[in-house]
Amino acid sequence: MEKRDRITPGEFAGKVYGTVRQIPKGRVSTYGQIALLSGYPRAARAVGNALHNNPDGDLTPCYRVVSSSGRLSEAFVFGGVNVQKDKLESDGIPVHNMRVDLKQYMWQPFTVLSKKSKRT
DNA sequence: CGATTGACTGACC
DNA sequence: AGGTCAGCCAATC
Repeated sequence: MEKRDRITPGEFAGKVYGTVRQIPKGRVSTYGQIALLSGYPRAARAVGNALHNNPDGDLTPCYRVVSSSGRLSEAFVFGGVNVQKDKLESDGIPVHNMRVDLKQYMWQPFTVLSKKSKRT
């Protein structure tokens, strides 16, 4: 672990990067989810800002991070949305019209599976 | 140190 | 279903 004692991009940002790196392949996450897992349930914006800070890039799969609607970012810095889309598809995540199926691909660290009895 | 912004989100119309 | 308003948080100017 490198000790970036002199440069601290913000403890928050560091956690964000770590969380983003924890996103398994073939899965995506939202800024809000990242913020929540990082310990900041309301810092979705700050997350976006942190990622826009252009992190380690290859080290931080920010392309797996999408908006709450599963939409890709338009202002993607490292190439453009098309690149992000290509990366997502490379992970096995089909992208349709700049969007992904969060219902299927949103990263869920907790086994959700709230099976409800079908009724009416 | 104060004000503004920004890759966001949820609510309201 | 899509567009607008307001709220939240950290980083930057």
